[in-house]
This record gives sequence, structure tokens and C-alpha cells, in this order.
Amino acid sequence: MFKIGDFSKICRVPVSALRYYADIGLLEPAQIDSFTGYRYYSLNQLPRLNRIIALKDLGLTLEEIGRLLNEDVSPEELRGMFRLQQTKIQQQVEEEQARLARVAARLKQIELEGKMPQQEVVLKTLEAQHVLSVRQVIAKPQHVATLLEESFDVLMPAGVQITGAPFVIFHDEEFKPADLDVEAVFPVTPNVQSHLEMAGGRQLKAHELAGVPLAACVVHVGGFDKIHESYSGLANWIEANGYRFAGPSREVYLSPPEGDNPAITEIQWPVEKI
Amino acid sequence: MFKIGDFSKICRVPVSALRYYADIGLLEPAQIDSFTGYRYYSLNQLPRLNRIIALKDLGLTLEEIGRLLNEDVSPEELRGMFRLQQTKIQQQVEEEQARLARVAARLKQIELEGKMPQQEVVLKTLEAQHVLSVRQVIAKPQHVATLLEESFDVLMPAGVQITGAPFVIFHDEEFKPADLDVEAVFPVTPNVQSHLEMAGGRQLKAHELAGVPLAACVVHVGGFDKIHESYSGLANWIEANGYRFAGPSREVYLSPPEGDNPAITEIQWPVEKI
DNA sequence: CCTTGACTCTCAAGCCGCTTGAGACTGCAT
DNA sequence: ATGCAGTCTCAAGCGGCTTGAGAGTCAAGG
Repeated sequence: MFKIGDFSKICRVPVSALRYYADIGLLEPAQIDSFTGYRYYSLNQLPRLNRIIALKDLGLTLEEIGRLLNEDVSPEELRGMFRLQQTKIQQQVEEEQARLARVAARLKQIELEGKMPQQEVVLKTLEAQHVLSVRQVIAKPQHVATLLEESFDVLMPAGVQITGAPFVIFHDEEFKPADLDVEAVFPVTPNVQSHLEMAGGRQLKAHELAGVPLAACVVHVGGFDKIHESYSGLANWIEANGYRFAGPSREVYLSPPEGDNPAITEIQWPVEKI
Repeated sequence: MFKIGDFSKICRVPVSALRYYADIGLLEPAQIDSFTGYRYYSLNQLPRLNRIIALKDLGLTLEEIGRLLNEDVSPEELRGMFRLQQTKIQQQVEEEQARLARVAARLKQIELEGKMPQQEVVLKTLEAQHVLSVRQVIAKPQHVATLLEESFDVLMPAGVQITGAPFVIFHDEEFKPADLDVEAVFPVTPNVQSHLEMAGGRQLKAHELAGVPLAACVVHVGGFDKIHESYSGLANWIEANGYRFAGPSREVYLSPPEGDNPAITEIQWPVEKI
């Protein structure tokens, strides 16, 4: 029989951990002095403790270990448990490696530019949503504003409630300075089902816009004359972090310029890991 | 100005997290209604929030992020911070990959044997310690007991306090069934400095026994006639988990057989990752 | 036999980044 | 006026311990 400190030295597990295992019933001392409360451990508890440590090293929680040790589990259940554990750890590893890539990219950027980036790129998932939208080829990028205004002119009289910031989707595969294939989109509640007629035979169509599992996003603060800076920052980030473009980009018009406040626009670009 | 729920939808950060960031002063709402306590956020807080998210994705703690955002940090400090972060994550990844290997090995073993192993292998570091030891070539493995007894016969009369379980080190490179080069070792306090004479001109020498950074260990319960099973289990584990032998093995005699209780012996084998 | 000093006990709080829940209030649409 | 969804504050919980306070115990040395 060993006092907790000696047993701790033998098994190289901290005294506090041994006490904790005793508290949660994972490894009860062989004997407890009922007067002093001193815990006494026996060497034939070593195998159990070693199992605990080994299973802990496999990433199981103490609760799972307790179940494994106390109830007896069928080999099938065992296999299932460890398979699950395997995929869990696999995911963890991938996540950490992605994180590592991000840190490396950030480091490179700091070396190059000597400072942190102005605007941060963040990854998000874009949920599917119910929208009204109109798609059209416009001659110049500035005409986006016109298209939005014309749409508003139809939406307002119809009394449609817009439930989120309007945005446009750029459907062109590559960047085009003219004749852009754009879609103006207005989030609405799912009960809006009708189409609205616009001038020139165009239609604002109600439909479910599919979600995007992963999009790299950046918030652009300021006028549209400088929005290409945000685009190039975003593109750099995407390349440096090992992603590739995976669909048409969006510009979300969170707020128009108003008085002293600059316009705030979010660029969202669907991506996927290389 | 947006209420917390709307802002949450825009930035895709849970309401509870936004409140938490406000609590710890990481992202204060643009305005707080002093009567109702409602938090109101403005869109030009988005850049700051995005920086928070991006830095969090790099694995920084919220406290570090707070320092980064509030104080301005020199580029050198920045670089240092991210380099540190990089090595941290690197270690994490390696650890997880080792864990993955262990789980895979365990799975293979379950497939083969249909159950969990009897004795678990655990990795430990063995600390350097002050010892008395005698090294000798013995004809048969059984003579280890004789050597230990002879040593005790010298130690006892000298009044030496043994501060841990005695063990032997097997110095042979490969396994030998005869003429083994063994060292019997007795942990003592550092103030024991003298040598003790034994029969046959042998000496128990006081010295500092070097530690071992990593050793695979298994506890063998029972007689020495079956100890080779534990050895082979240990060897299997070492191979299956991607380690290699890295020094002479030890057998620690934790407790001799006594009455009903079987002998308890720990096998420790220094290893290193392949 | 008494004193030291090392050890042990219990209980509570802390870590991190939130999440969950209770109980009370507010804001907006019918 | 009445719902009902949203918001508030405060407290506790998660995992696997660690740390600390305050009190009691053990073994060796004088």
C-alpha cells in the first residue's frame, strides 16, 4: 500500500489527478483510512490506471473511459467507438493544418507589408434564402446602382418587405469591365411567391437561392472607386491560404453612403479547399 | 444601428458570443440604451469584428486579440507572436497525428484479436536519479534475482536507504538468452556518494543515472515465466505506433510475489519516434 | 516527548470561450 | 390590449484538471 504521493511517483500521474479520478469514481483507492481520509493505493491498481492513461492518450473523455472499463463493451461497439474517434481526430488534424496555413500566410504578409492587413478576410457559410431577383447584362459596373434603383421602384409600391440587405451576384466566369452578367437579389420572406414585372420586360422572380457551404468574405468600407483593393486583398488571401474560387461572387450592400458615413459593402466569394 | 439579433445575422456570430465580447470589452456595442440596456451595433464595427474572427481562426486567445487590437504592436512583435503561434500549432498537429496513429494501431489490434489488450502500454519520461548500481555479465536470466539479493546483502548492513523500487538495466543490444550484460540499480538520495564493495571484487557504485526522454512502459502482473508475453506486447505496440527502440530496457521490480499477491514488474523501454 | 517539515485532507475557485437556462422586461404587429 | 419574438442580467455548466486556503497527519530528529 502506498500513500498518494508515492503512488504518484510510481505511475507518474500528478497527485491532483489521482484525487480527481477518485472523486469521479474512475479509480478508487484500494483503501481509505476512515479516520484520516488518507487514500492508499495498491500496485495492482496500476494496470487499470495505465489503461486510463492509454485511453486518454487516444483522446477519449474520462466518462467514455469509465464506461469502457466498467461495463463490458462488445468488440463491435469497441470498433465503432474507435472508428468514430479516428474520424474526429482526422478532422482535428485537417483543421489545425488549415490553421497552420493561415498563420503562415499571415506571416508572409507581415514580412512583405510590415503590418497587419486593413480588412480581414473571414470564412462563412451562406445560408439558402428566399429571394426576389432579376438577372440582366449591364454595360458598365456603375449600372448596378441603376438596376437596384429600378428594382426598388417596383418593390416599394408592391409593398414587399425586404428582410435583409440587397446584393448582386456576378455571374461572369472571369472579370469583365463591360457587359457584366449580374443578378440583383432582394431577400424576402418565403410567403412572397409572385413575380413582379419591371420595365423592359424584365421580371423580379421569387425563388429559393441556394446556400454556399464556404465563402471568403471581406467588408469594404468606402466608395466603389476603391473596391478593387478589397477584391485584390480577398484574392490574395484565397490564393495564399490554399483555396480556389468556386462560384459567382456577391456584393452585399449593407449600407449606402449617408452623410459622413462611408458606404459599407461585403464581398462574398464562394471558395473551396484545393 | 442594429439590434443584437440583426447584427448577429449580418456577421454570423451568435448573439451570446457578441454579448460575451461586449462583457470582456473586446467589442463594445456602438451604443447602449441606458434605460433598457439594449445593445445597438453599427456596421462600421464589422471590420473590427472580422479582425477578431480572423485572429481567432489563427488560434489566438481573445486576450491576445484584445491586446493586438487596442495597443499597437510593432511589426517585430507581430512576427514573433505569429512565429510562436506557428510552432504551437505545429506541435499540436504532430501530437494529433501521433494520436491518430495510436488509434489506428488500436483498431488493427481489435480487428485481429477481437478485444482490448490485457496490459496497456503507456509513454513516460524517466527522470534522472541518483543511484547505486553494479554491472555484471550473468549466465542466465534467473541470476538477476541472485544479483539483487547479493546487492541487498551489502546494502542492508551499510544502512543505505533505498528511495525507490530497484530495477535492472539490460545493456545488451539484442536479446540474449544467456550471458546477459545487466546492471542492478538502487535509487538512493543524492547524499550517498560512497562505493560499496561486494564479493568477487564487484562494486556498487554511486552515480547519477541519466534520464530517458521517452520510454514505452508496460506493467507485468505475475511470474517471470510469462514476462515474455508482456515484452512481445510492448514490442508490438512500439512497432505498430511508429516508434523504435532507443536504448537499453529496464525491468523495475515494483513488488515481489507475496502470499496471494502476484509479483508486479514494470518493463520500461526507451523509444523514439521514427 | 515535542517540534519540525513534509505530506495529506477537503472544499472552492479558476482556466477558456462561450452556451444554456431562468426569470424579467421591451418592442412590434395584430 | 394581447401576443410573441426579442432582449436584458445573472448564474451555472462544459473538461480535466490545477491552484490555493486552511486544517489535520505522519515520520524523523533533538
